[in-house]
Formats: sequence, C-alpha cells, structure tokens
Amino acid sequence: MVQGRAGLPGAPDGSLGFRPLYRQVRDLLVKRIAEGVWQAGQILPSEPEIAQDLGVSAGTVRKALDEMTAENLVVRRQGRGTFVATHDDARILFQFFKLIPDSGVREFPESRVLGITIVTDREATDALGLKARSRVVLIDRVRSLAGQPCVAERICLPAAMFPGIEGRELPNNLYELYAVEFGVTIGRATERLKAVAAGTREAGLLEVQEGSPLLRIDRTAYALDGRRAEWRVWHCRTDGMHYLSELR
Amino acid sequence: MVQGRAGLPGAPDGSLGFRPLYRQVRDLLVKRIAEGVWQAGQILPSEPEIAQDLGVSAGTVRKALDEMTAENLVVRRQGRGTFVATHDDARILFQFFKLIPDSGVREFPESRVLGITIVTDREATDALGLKARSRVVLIDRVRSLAGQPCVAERICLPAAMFPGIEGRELPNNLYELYAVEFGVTIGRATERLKAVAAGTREAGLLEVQEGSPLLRIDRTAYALDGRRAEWRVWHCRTDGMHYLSELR
DNA sequence: CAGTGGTCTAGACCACATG
DNA sequence: ATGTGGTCTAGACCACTGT
Repeated sequence: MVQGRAGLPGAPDGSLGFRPLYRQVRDLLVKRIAEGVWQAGQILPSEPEIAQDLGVSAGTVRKALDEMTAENLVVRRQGRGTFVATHDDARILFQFFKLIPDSGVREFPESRVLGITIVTDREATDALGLKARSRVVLIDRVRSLAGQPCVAERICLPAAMFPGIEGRELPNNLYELYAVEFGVTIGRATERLKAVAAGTREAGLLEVQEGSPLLRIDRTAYALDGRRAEWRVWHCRTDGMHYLSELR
Repeated sequence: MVQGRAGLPGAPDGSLGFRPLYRQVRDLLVKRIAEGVWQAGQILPSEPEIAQDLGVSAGTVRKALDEMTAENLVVRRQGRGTFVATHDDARILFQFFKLIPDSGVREFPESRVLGITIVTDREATDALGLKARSRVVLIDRVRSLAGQPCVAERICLPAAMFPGIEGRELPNNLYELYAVEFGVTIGRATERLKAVAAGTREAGLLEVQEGSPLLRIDRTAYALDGRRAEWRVWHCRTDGMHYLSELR
C-alpha cells in the first residue's frame, strides 16, 4: 500500500531508518489536506473507509489521526466524524494568540491597516528563506483591545505565494484568508521574544513615550508542507496584558 | 481493579462523566511516582507486569504510559524499560529554560546566590496559594551566560514544603534538588512575560542602565500532585538572547 | 435505528538492548 | 537467548449524534 511492505508491519527504508506504517498514513493524509483534497471544515472519510482504501487496519488509521489531532490539524467529534481543522477565531485565539489581558479573559483584538506595499527587503527574504531579490508583501497594522492600541504589527509574505493579496480587503483573522483564498494552511509557528525600547514610530502608534519598554515578538509561521509562509514582527505594550507560555 | 467495573470496559462515575480505564491507570501510576514508590531515574515494572498487577490488558497500560511520556513524566527506552523522568540538566534546558542565545546554541547559565531569607510576604503567599501569614523562603540569585550577567532571579517557596532548604548549598539545577531531597517533583509550569523598565536594583545586577527594557518572566511551577510548589520572577537582559516559544 | 468515533482486549511479530 | 518497548492487526463493545 503505502510503502514497500509485504504482509510485514513497518517498512525498512533500504537499510537505515524505519518508518512506521501509521506515520506513513499520517503523512499521506496531511499531504491530501495540504493539496486541498479535503478542505478546511470538511469531513474526512470514516476510519474504516480510510483503512480499507489504504489497505491497513483501522487501528493504524486511528493512530495516524490521533497524531493529527494532537497537532491541531484535524478535529474529531464522537458520533459525527473527523473534520479538517479550520482557522476560526477560537483556534487562533488559543493556538496563535498568546497575549492575554492580566484579567485572564481572552479577547480577539481589532485591526486597523496602515498600509500594504510590495518590496524587495533583505531582512524579510532572509527570514522567509527566499532568494534575496524575491518580492515580499508588507502589511502594517495596529491592533487594539478595548479601544486601546496594544500591538504594532508588520507582516511579511512571499508575494508569489499570495498573488493579489495586496488588493484585498484584509480581515482581522488572516490565517483563515490564507487557507480559503490562497490554499496556504498555517500549521505551526515559532516565536522569539525580546524586550526593546520603543522607537519613534512605535511610540506614536501605541501612545507611549519613546524609549518605553515594549515586548518584541518575532514569529515565523510554517505551511503544512513545511515552507515558511509568513514572518511577522510585533511591538506590544504589556501594561495590563502579558504573554502566556505553558511549559510541560 | 481500579474503579467500579465488572468485566465491562470504561467505568461510569455514578451517573455523570466517564473515566476511561487507561486514565485511571495513568492517575494511579502518577500517584505512585508522586508518593515516591518509584523514584526519579528508577525503572518501572514492565508493561505486562503492570497489566497483570492491575488486572487490565497490556494495551491499556501502554496507552496510560503513552500519555505519561507525552507529559514528560516518564521516559521509555526500547529494549530496556520505562523509567521515571529525572530533572537532569538536559531536560531542564529543553523543557524549563526557554531563554536562548541568538546564536541558537543552548547553554546552562551559572548561578550566584545573593541571599536566602524566610519571610511572610503577601505577594508570594498569594502567588503560591498559601494562607496570608505562611512562611515563605526567598532566594535571590544572579545568573550568567559566558560570564555575562543576564538574569536577576527571585524564587519563592512554601517553607513548609522545603524544610531546612535555607541552610543548604544550592545547586544550579534546583528542580533536581526539590525532587531528590524534598520529594517534590515539578511536573509543569506556566510563565507570564512582560517588558518592563529596569529598576535600580536590576540595573546594578545586570550591568545595564536604569530604565533599560528588560524581559520580566513570572513563573508558577506545579508539583505532580497539582500543588503550587514554586513561584519565581526573572528580570532578563535580551540583548544577544531571546525567549523561544513554539506554537503548534 | 444506523453510523461515527472511543475504549478495551488478545495476540503476533519487529526492533533494540543486554547478557 | 531473553526480555523490553514498538508496531500492527482483528474484533467486541461503549458512547454519542443524527435520522
């Protein structure tokens, strides 16, 4: 079925390494989602169906889907089925938005777009792993919670991956737009945090004094196929809010 | 065996809720580790042994151990056995130490103790969920990477949980000390991050100007039984290093 | 009721470590 | 050779959701 196997469990890769069947199944299912065979919010075939299609046991499919559930790629609902995860506001809020009011009540921040431009920028192409003269879309926004500006945001995208995005109306929740309109599904991201002094620009946007301490968050987001799809830099006020990180 | 069951899988809790067998097994095994029946680094009985002891199938024990592996409570080594996780430097470095040099090479920071005192402090007792007049151990340290002071650290512990710790020589890696000497195993923690201006004290310790931006990290750490066991506050320089957070 | 995911079991075999 | 965890399978039954 998936890879060299003949009644034997597990498949040897030539001589070194070893690729469990359930992982091969996982990779194949992820590939199908990445390719849009099953789109965000749609239901997958049932476990027995997938198992029969691929010629493996139901238990193996289950283990593959267990992993995908843990990765937030898929959502399972008992009695109903297994669905491709969407980037709805609730998911964004919990998975990709770690800035929380000190009160603890999570809230989705409003966005005001300051400008969209297409440029060639060495820092951005480096961060995105593109060739030095590739074109990059720059989006500047200010985000507010309860009317209070709290984040100055700059987003950099590979222009080739998001053709025509510069002419669009931008929603608050960009990851849903990436998935639905451009077929780019963000699966994971890494963030690097530093404390910096506010420059003139950020100070003005966030209504703080120049030199005030700000939290700088530098995020690289990866598409399902592993390509870097977005680089964004935030400058955040952290009076009255904080960044939450769980260690386990 | 574990809870009301009579040849039936899964056990109803009276009428509401449902507690899978493998979770009951997990909880029981965690309890035994928390009680010191099996100590850090020691080997657990093999899967078939545990299964027979508890009167469940090997598959159920396996699923319980899978969860515990995901929670970093246990380490499995093929061909050798399953071991209680230790708080060795490598684990601390990856699970509990998110401050990374910009170069990317993780390193364990040195520590210099500035003082240990026992006090009653309202802020600390609140953070630890203790009665307002409980005694708390305060430990102040400065931590350095490559000779450069980078973190001013204050650690608050419930005195009742760590009797006599104030008279001890403190190692760099405290979580191992907590586990080995006081039977308190840290299982998880949450961190809250803010950007703040350096006060006089931190500025002096970290060799920066007063008012410089610092990363303030506020960590609450939980023991295996769920009790809050430690509260620590860091003030960090983030020139040349950053806090790494993985979103997935 | 039928169909889905969730749990539990039993057994076979593979991969790895140790003696 | 033995014992450990790791993978894969097959089948039974439970719990939930919809018709």
